[in-house]
Amino acid sequence: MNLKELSEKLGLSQTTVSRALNGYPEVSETTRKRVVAAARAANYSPSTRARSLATGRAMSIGHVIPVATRHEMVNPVFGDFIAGASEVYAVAGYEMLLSLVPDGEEEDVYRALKAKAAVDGIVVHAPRMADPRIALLDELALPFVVHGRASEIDTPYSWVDVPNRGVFREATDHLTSQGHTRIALINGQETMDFAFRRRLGFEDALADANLSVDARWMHAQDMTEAYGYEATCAMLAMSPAPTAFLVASLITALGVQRAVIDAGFRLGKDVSVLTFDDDLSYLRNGTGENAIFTAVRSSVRDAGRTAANMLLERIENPNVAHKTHMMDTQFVVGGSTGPAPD
Amino acid sequence: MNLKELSEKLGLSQTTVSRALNGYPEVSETTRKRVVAAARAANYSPSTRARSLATGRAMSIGHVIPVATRHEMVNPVFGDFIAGASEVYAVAGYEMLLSLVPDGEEEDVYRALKAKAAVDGIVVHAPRMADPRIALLDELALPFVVHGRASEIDTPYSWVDVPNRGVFREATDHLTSQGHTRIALINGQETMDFAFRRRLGFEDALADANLSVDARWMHAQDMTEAYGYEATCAMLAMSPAPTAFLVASLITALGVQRAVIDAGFRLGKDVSVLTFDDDLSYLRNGTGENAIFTAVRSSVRDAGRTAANMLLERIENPNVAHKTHMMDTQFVVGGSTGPAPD
DNA sequence: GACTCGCCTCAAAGCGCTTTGGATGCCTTT
DNA sequence: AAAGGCATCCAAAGCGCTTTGAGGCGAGTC
Repeated sequence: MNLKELSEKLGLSQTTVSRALNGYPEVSETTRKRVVAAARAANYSPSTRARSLATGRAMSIGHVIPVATRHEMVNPVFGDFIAGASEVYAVAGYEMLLSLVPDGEEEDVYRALKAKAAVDGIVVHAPRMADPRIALLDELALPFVVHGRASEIDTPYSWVDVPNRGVFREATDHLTSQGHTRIALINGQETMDFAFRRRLGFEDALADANLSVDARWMHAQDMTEAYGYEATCAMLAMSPAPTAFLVASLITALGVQRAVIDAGFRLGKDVSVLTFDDDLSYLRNGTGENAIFTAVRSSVRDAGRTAANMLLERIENPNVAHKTHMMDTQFVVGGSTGPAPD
Repeated sequence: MNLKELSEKLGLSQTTVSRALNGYPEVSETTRKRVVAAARAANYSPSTRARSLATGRAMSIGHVIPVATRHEMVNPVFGDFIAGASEVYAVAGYEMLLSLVPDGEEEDVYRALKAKAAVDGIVVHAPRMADPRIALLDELALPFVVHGRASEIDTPYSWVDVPNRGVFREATDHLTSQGHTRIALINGQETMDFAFRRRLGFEDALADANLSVDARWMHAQDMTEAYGYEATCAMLAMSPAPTAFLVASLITALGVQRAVIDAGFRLGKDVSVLTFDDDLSYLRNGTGENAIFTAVRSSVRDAGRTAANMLLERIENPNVAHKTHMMDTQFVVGGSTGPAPD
């Protein structure tokens, strides 16, 4: 069923039918009702391709997700982020166009999406240090919002982020205040901006507490479970070994936990673990006393919703000043931390 | 840059330029090279909207992902499945259109995608018992491939699946052969077809071993980590308690493991755990002796690739007989199982 | 030299929609 | 009674591409 057929069936012109369906005032209310009813009955809805060719708007948003080539890994946070964004798009009538590409190759996809006029805007995932994508998107005049920030970029841009540095500083403070002096950092890849900031926060806190930074106790890799396990095993075998571990993701923290237990230590007694928690739906850390880990939590699904809303707003008003949004975080004390052992 | 501008720049007609770029034989090789070079230089690529309006092909595939409303949960397997599918689409020049909808509401989205002519085909995720979506898609004449199967559906359709029943039977056999007689099943939601089949396999094996089915030891829920923990805690508190747990996903198995350890038992000695493993990139179970869990593994990313290929083939040839594909599985013996305690 | 045959190239139609710029008819107003 | 206003509706252009049906041109054939 297309517009022509529908309008013939109704004995009206295509113009009138189109106007009726799109809510223009030039159509009488009775006609509109008749048209809407007929459209529903015929299960008609306008072809997006034709419509967006005519309007010049794609009504779709591009999400280009990097796949960590080393581990062929898709960071699990993307699933929940996208779920949040998708809710917003559904309500606003937008579609989500998804591509997964080896990390570092996003730029070609952005260019292609622009050239093909396939999307009205883009969500930039996993920004890196001095990320060139921001300049590229500005040049392409493609509206975008960054999930995270990119250090060493001066031009303003819209972003949604977590206060990574402050949060990791506070988390480290929590450990030092419990008497821990040998604290390990199990970070994400530090080419990623968020991981870089987290390390700064960690180092800030160590400096405050007059503790020295030990490079052997700082790891930075893709945040798999196995990474947490292996890094922890290696560090627990040192002497002295760290008594506390600050971890970048809950999945990695599960690996840390496994290593701690394997080594015959008790979590929260012999060894403390504090982790960042993206509040993934299938992997809830729990709240209050039931929390598995002491953690700093921030819902990545909420971040997805926020970023999507910001982007749609920006598409509507491309020339307004950039907005930024810092997500809330919650500190949860669970059973995985305790005073440093003697 | 559009076709008109490009052809004017080259002093050729739009027809010739279009033909040159699309590889039609009516254009001399020298002209073609000139055109291709100019297109590249101008970063021209045809507007997908205009192109697909003209060709009638959307060059895009719809993935409609159910969100388990109860836990607002996106099953983590979707991330890896989609990563696999995306690789295939990228090579073939297709886009992926993603929607996340509350489970049970997929049908409206299918209808809308069809009416809007937004996609050429659909991947059906998470089929349920007697799933009405298959009949709907047949009626809509929208090519599709199902990831999984739907019991109680007679009409043929294309699918990619894992031999759930057989695999769970063998897994249970492995446990009984180790002397376990009190085996618990921590299954996914049994409205999901895969979970239903897994239960059948579990019961098959119990019957073979002359063991009775105890409803208190069979759980079926969304496969979160917390679910594994809670169900296991509850069952370990019974007397007698199960000595072995058969689990539907690695994430849930991590929860089971946590409960086992919390209760003061040793994994693989006092309590055995055997799990299905989708081989998620950030959560590798490991192979051989390094495997965390004894597990049946099947790569969901491979399943995504396979399903995508089947769908593209079907779009090319809609009237060919339906194909089906049963994924390989690997049985890995890890440290989480052992002989039943006395 | 006329004619056919390939090889290249083109103008124009059409994909399904939105939107511009009227046209029509009816009711008020002067 | 003529003019103006308003509420409805319409024809046609245009979005950027593919594709049909045809035309131009040089080489080969008789």
